[in-house]
Amino acid sequence: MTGGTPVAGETLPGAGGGDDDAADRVVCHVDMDCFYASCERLRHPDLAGEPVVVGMGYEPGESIGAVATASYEAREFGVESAMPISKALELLPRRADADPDDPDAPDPADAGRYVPVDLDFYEDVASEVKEVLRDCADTRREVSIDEAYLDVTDRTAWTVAGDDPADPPPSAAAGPAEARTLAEGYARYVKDRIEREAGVPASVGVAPNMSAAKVASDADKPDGLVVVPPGSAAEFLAPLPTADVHGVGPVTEATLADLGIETAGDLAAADRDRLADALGERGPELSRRAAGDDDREVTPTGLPKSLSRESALPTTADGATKRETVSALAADVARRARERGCLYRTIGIKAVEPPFDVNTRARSLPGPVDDPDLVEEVALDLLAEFDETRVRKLGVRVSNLDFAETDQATLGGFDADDGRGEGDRGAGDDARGAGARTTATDGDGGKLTDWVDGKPESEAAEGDATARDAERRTADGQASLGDWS
DNA sequence: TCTGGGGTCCTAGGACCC
DNA sequence: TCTGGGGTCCTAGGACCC
Repeated sequence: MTGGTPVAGETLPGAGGGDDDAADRVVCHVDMDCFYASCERLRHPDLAGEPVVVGMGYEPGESIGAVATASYEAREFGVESAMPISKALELLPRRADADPDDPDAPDPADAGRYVPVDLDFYEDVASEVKEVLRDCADTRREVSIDEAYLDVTDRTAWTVAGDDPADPPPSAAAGPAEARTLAEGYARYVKDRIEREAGVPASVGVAPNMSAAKVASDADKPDGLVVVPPGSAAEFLAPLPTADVHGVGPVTEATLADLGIETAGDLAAADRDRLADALGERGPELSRRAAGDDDREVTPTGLPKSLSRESALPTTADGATKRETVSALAADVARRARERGCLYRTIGIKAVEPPFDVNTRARSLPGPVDDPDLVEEVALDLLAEFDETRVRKLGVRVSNLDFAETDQATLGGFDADDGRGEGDRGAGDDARGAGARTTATDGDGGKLTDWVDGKPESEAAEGDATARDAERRTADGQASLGDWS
């Protein structure tokens, strides 16, 4: 390397973002505006323009539960997501309480409409949104019920509308640029179609990568459309507070503030070794994101990694109450796993002590199972450690999920009725009732042996070893359990 | 403002194996 | 032998997201 041009590797670090070498992908982030509240307005048009609060665990007339979604009108009153309903009611009285004859009652004009969550309905609306997205992009990542990334590189381009395609777009500023790109037009098309066909509003961010698109969709909510052309991501992000960077929560924000890092620009410019010291591997990654540098591909959402149910309860140390709760949660998790046709190999519980100390315990089995009785049995066994503990919340979780096993059961010549195909059984399950369920479970109980014996001989020995391992672990666990109590 | 429910990913330590 | 080092699995906890 004598003379001549500098090697790329020598000039790139710190030379300003990598979003300009990513072959100019076009990524849209679609983020529905206060989705649950919008869904409620869809079926109750009289809620339009009103402060709407959708509460989970909320029942009409009560003040229990938490805010799942607040409409923008309700947010004006300070109502926020995750806020206890009781607190929300202080900030924004319920419309029903606004009695015009009561001189102390709130002004109806300053009162809100409170409705309980109806997830089934929201999922119906979401599937209509998804239909539009499917039509608009081949590569999609659906992140949650109300949010998705689209890679639309093959549907549009960063070229300026009506201009010479060879001409690069302006990299001036975010927001509707003066010279509009084809990408902006396409994003507008997606946004309009969602509103027209699903009936609910969305905000859309368009950028050359996922993290910039994510921030862009958030930048002008509600009903926003923000475009961040290639090369302008760093400039767009720089003035924003670090908390606006995806992945920076309250803890990281405080850690960064201690380092004198307040904005995305600071974060982008910060020494990455120093960030790694303070935050681990996440630090440098967040810095790259803040610099507009993110080369992750938009990949479809995969199968779930775990399934869980949890529920809050009035703080109690009562053993029977705790066991009943855990049994019910276990049954629910097991049912959902079966519905989805997945086996699980790890069963765990969560016990939250006041004020908010989270304890988790888990135990792995030798092989994947679909066995509701076993979920309950293991969950209760794990709960025994917390016999004396006051808890405010309990949860049950299955993980180490295995979706492939269902097919293998059929392919591998297991008994047709060995219970593995339950996910496909559908509604018949309920109709068969508890007796049938128990029978199926007994079948499952024997499956573990089938699982080991059913392996090809070369793997059977390995399976045995695994089973022994698990037995030993179980024994250990029980020994410790004795120590604790 | 004492905090609902369903997830994901990461880290760290211990056990165990080679 | 004690002296590793590497790899994997498991558990527990933490931070974050919607």
